[in-house]
Amino acid sequence: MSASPLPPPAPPLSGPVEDYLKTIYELERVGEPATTNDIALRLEISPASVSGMVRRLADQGLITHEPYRGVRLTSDGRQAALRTLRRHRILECYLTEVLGYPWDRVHPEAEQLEHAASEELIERMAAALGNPVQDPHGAPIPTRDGIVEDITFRTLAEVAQGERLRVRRVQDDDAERLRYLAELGIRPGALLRVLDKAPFDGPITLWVDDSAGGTTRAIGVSLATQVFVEAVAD
Amino acid sequence: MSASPLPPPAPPLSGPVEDYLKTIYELERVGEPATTNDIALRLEISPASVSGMVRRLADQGLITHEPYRGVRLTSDGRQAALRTLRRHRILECYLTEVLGYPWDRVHPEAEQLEHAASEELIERMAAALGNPVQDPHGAPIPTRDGIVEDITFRTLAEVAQGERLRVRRVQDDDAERLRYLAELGIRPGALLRVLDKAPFDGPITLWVDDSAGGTTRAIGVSLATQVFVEAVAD
DNA sequence: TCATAGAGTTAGGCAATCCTAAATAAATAA
DNA sequence: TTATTTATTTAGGATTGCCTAACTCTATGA
Repeated sequence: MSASPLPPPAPPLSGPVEDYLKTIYELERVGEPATTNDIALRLEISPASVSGMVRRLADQGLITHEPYRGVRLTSDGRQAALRTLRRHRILECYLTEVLGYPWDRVHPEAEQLEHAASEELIERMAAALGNPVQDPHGAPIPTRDGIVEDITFRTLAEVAQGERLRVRRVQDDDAERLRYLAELGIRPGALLRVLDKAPFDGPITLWVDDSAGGTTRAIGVSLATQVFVEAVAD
Repeated sequence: MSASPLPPPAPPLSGPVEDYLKTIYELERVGEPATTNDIALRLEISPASVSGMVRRLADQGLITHEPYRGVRLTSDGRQAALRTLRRHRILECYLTEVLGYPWDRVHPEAEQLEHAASEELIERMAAALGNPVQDPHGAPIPTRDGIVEDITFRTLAEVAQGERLRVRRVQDDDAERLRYLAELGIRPGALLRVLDKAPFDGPITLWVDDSAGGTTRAIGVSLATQVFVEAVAD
């Protein structure tokens, strides 16, 4: 009777650990290995605390750490990060679609619940929603097996005058910006045309399609960097 | 401009603290002040750990502690306990009624979520359910202002032969017993008649009304103590 | 090349929560 | 009443996760 060497039943990760892994995942997604300072800024904790946690995560095999260089998720770490992101995003969908949360308030609530919700709860919510593929802000929902197609879009700050665009995703972590974007009609799926782009980081003037035909709107660069778009045929 | 001395905006309590308060509330409900050992048994932690936490809870004004005597909730502590119980029980209702959880699995899930769910989430769930007044196991749900009518019923182990009874509540913390009770048709609202009660803690034979008229069932004392009933007119 | 700014790490702490072992108080039985 | 049992508390530790201050490494610009 050979005891088949099943992987030991991974102990559940703590809330803080899940938050670190999520953050590292999102930083890696954009570019280079995540640095101590980046992580500290995102999590609003001191760099020294990050150094400490980084050691523990590396000890647990969730990340690799090159001192003074940065940190990378191992495949275990990536799986854990994607499980947490799946939870988070399904929760956001559920809160929005079933419980009527406004889209600027789902993020913090999901942030808490993602660490407490069981697999069963998440899958029941997903099923109740018909297995959604993206959250209310346009972020893709990893599958249960940890598969995502996580496309990196251009931001509205990087487009050229005259372009016809579809909003694909918006940054979800600032309630006030989200409320304002909603007012402007800028949400995933919205169609835009770039009417004007003032030089020197000036305002971007947009035509935003809506049920009444459309409206002209102008937004600044700081807001524009929060909006991810892709070109659409004219 | 007199600064009105509002109570300082109570910092949120930690998960463990909420669990202690809930436990103390439930122990007090039955009888004497909760003792260290009782609390330790319920929470499955060592008595020494309870002694430590008891000091901290007393320091925070959530309980009073008479050394070697036991512990009592202050009115702050009671309010906090009732807030947690409200969360827990609304979550149980929601999981059962909206997400289709079987009644033997809602308790542990609610146990986790009660520490993470915001006031807003709980109230949205309550509203979606039409503000339920009891959970799936028959436990009353405190109002937002912390008001409950928490009646202490007799258990099925304390009834007399011939009595006609209505099940009002069942103990919610043992999944296997709950599954078995459901099989027997013993759930809040069920109508019973005590056909026989064998002496020396022997089995209790019941007639359990059901849609098909009724069935005879026999249960032992250990299970009978988990079922709370009240007499009904014949 | 070398000084230095900025990023990263180490050292030393603190609070919350748990633990075991030892000491003490209270209740019970002889 | 005293001896024993049981309950409670204290002492001393461990872990997680955060902090500040001080030190060290890396990269940059003169």
